[in-house]
Order: sequence, then structure tokens, then C-alpha cells
Amino acid sequence: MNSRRASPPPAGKSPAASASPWRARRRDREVKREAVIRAAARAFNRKGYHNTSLDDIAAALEVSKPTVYYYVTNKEHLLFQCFLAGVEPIRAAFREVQDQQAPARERLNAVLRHYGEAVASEFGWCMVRAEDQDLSPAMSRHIKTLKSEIDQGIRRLIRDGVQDGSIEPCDPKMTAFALAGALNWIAHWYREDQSLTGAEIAAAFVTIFEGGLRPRSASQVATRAPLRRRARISR
Amino acid sequence: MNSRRASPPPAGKSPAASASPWRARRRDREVKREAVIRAAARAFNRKGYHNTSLDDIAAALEVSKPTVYYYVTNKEHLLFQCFLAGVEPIRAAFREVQDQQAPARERLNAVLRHYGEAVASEFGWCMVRAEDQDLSPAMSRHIKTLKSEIDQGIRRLIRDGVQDGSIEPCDPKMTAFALAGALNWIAHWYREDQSLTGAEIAAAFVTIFEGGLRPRSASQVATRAPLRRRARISR
DNA sequence: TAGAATACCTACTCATGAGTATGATTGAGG
DNA sequence: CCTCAATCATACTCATGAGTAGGTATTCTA
Repeated sequence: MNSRRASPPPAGKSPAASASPWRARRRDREVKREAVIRAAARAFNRKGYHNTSLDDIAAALEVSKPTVYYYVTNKEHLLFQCFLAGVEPIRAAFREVQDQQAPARERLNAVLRHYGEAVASEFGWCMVRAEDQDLSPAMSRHIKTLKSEIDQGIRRLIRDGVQDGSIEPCDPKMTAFALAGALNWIAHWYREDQSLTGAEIAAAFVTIFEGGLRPRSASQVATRAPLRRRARISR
Repeated sequence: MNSRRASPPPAGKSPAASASPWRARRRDREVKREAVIRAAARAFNRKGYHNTSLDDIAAALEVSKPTVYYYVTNKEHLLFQCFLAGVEPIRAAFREVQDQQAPARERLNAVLRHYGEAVASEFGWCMVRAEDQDLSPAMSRHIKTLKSEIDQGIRRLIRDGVQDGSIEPCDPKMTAFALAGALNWIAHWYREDQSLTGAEIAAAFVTIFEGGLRPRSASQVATRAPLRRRARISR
């Protein structure tokens, strides 16, 4: 039943791994390498890092485990690569914004939108959930550095916004934690609820961050009838 | 070297597990059971669920593995118990608030404050990170139900707040996700940065949620000099 | 077209860790 | 004091999964 490579081109029968680069041996190392990373990301996303074996990933690619090891040195390195693929767009967002002249709040919003999309991407889970606990000290340090850079970038934009008056005065550290946390958490529920695109979610979140819960309309606030509807804990 | 129980009362030498109920065999099953749960929570919190073996937990309690199994049926059940210990205060917060007459935003804030404290507690990690992927279908469903109840409770408070005018009109679902996400994420960084108490963090977050980033002072907004400081990605 | 490099597979090793079988020890009640 | 149940330890089993040894087939290059 493992006669995959028997018939040279399996015709239009696209196998599970859509457009797998593994039909006939070609020398496209990089393409295959990236396919391995993506397959790993999908698996991690679905089952979690520890519940995914390299056999699973190999099976998803219709390939044997040593083949995976031929393209990747470790399970740990595999996670790390997924992490990198996840953060890169965020770093790009910072670079893009850094030449703009807009007020800092707008620049921050742009970064947060890209951030949200990245978290909702197929590498989002890996980026957000790459735990230091699962990695060697060296990797752990590396990941922490990258995460810290992003955190510091957000704090900086917040500070700048407070300076230029586009952001309400606040504690940059706590605010950065709140914003990033809300966005990071997307990775936890987006899997199950894909009713919106990543971009739509990011936009909605930015709107919420900007406005806050307290009404801005200077009209009657909390003077209407209490409307005592229960805040029951059941559905 | 394992002559722990040799000398009847080891005097004031309080062993690693502070105030361990395991000196001399007593019939306080519940106390010991809870001690196991707490030890597990601490271990999970430090090293993650999958990187914690039951031998680790047993060692932390200066006890053997079968002893742990004597008080707990499974590793999975152990995680579940930690989860329950984590959510309970949140459920209590909902119950407490449900008889109050305050505007919904204030009731929501009260819940969120308790929520934040719970996440920063020693069971916070377990509550937030109890993954369906690590659990049997039955447990998974149970946990999902409890999580969903909390989510629905928050949404309800938001809807009520929009109704009674105490909350700016918004999408309850997205807003609930954003708020809960920001708070859940506390579990990820609080371990490393305990410069504030859980209550302080929760209070700070509620302030951020309420106000939003856009300045409320009707004065000149974003009209000041741009102050072009770089939003560099490095520290 | 030979040989070298590349790509891939079968079939292992080996460590770890969940869970258990079995038996010893201790406290409580009669 | 004696018995029984509760409590705990030693020393296993057994499955899983990371990583590898060693060989085979294919493609490229000269």
C-alpha cells in the first residue's frame, strides 16, 4: 500500500499534502525544507508540540521519518523554524512603520494589525507558544530575545504615542502586555472559530484597544434604567 | 540517604515542601490530596505539563510515585483538578456579582479583576493552559464547557453594559476575546516578572480596558510636534 | 556512462515516563 | 495486644517516540 512512487506521476490525484514537492526526486532542497516546516506547523497547531511525533509529520508528507531528519536536524529546531516563520512578518511590520511620519498611535495600530494577522496565520500557534521549557537553553535564549525585541518595540511605540499626544497617558509596560496578550490569545481560539479572517480580527481588536469600554459619547452615562438582566454563568 | 522517616519528627528542619502533611502517617486524606494538587500546579507552572513527570511531583513532596497515585487517579485527572482549582474563584466572582445593582461595566470590572488575580495565582497556568489536546475527549468536553460558561458570562456582561449605557457599543464576542486573552496571557509572563501582585496587574488592566488608547482629553490630539523617535526593533 | 553525490527507506536503539503488582509498615478500634 | 484497613515503597511492565545505522535507489556530472 506504500506504492506511492510506483506510478511516476500520480496524475491529478493530489494527495493529502496538497502540491507536495515529493513527487519524483528533485533537487529542490529549500522547497522541500519549507514544506516540512509548514507541515510541522500545521501539526503543532492541531495537536500541540508534545502530542505531535515526527512520524506524524512524516506521514502527513507521505514520507518516512529519516527523510524529515534529512531536512531538519531536530524536533526542537523544527519548532524554532516555525517560530521564526511566525515572527518574521511582525519584524517586517516594525521595519515598515519605522520610516513613517504618522502619529505613533497610528504606527502602533499598523504593527498590531500585522501582529494579529501573524498570530492567526498557520505559524501563529508556533510563534506564540514556543515555550522556553521545551527548548534547549540556547534556543530558549534566542527565542526570548526575539520576543523581547517585539515587546520593547511595542512599548516604544506606546511611549512615543504618549509623547506626541496620540495615546492617552498610560504605563507602557502593562499596556504592551495587555495588547500583545489579547492578540497572542487569538492563536488559542482561531483554530476552532474561523468565522473571520485574521485581518478582520486584527482590525476589530485595534478598534477595541483604541476606544476602550467606557463610553465616549458625553451623553447620559449609566443613567439609564439598570435593566437588571442576570449575569448568569450558564448559557 | 532516603532515611527520611527514620527520625520520627525531623524537628524544625522544614523540608523543601513547606509544611508537608507527610510527616508521620496521619489520616488526613483531603489535606494530602490538596497538597498533591498544589505540588502538581507548581510543577506544571514551572516546567509545563508535558515536561513534568509524576516522579517529579512525588519528589517535590518527598514521597514515591505510587503514593501520588494513591491520591490521584491520573496525570490527566491531576491537571483537571488544578484546572478546577483555578476556575473556581472566577465562577465565584460571577456569582458574587450577579446580585449587585451596579451598572454592568462595574460588574464586569469586578469579574475581570478576580479573573486576573486567578490567572496570576498558582493555579493560573493550569487553568489557562489546560489544553483539550492533552486530555481525553470526556475531560476535554468538560473543560471546554467550563471555559465556555465563563466566556458567555463575560459576553453577557458586555451586552448588558451596552444596553444600560455603561459600555461603549461594541461586538461582545470580539471584546470578550480581547479582554480574556489579555488576562489569560498574564500566566505566561507573570512567572518571570513578579514585580506586581496579581491584584495590581488586574487593576492596571481594567484601567487600560476602560480608557482605551485614544486620548479622552478633548484637547489637541496628535497635533503636537511628531517627535520622530525611531520605533526601532532593538532594545 | 561510470561514479559520485543526493535523496530516501527499513529497521533498528535507547531513554523516558505513565501506570501497576506486590508487599511492608503503621495507626485505630476492639 | 491483635487484627484490619489505610498508607506507602520497591521494583517492575510496557508503550511511545526521538534519533540513528546502514543500505538502496535516483539524479547529476564529467
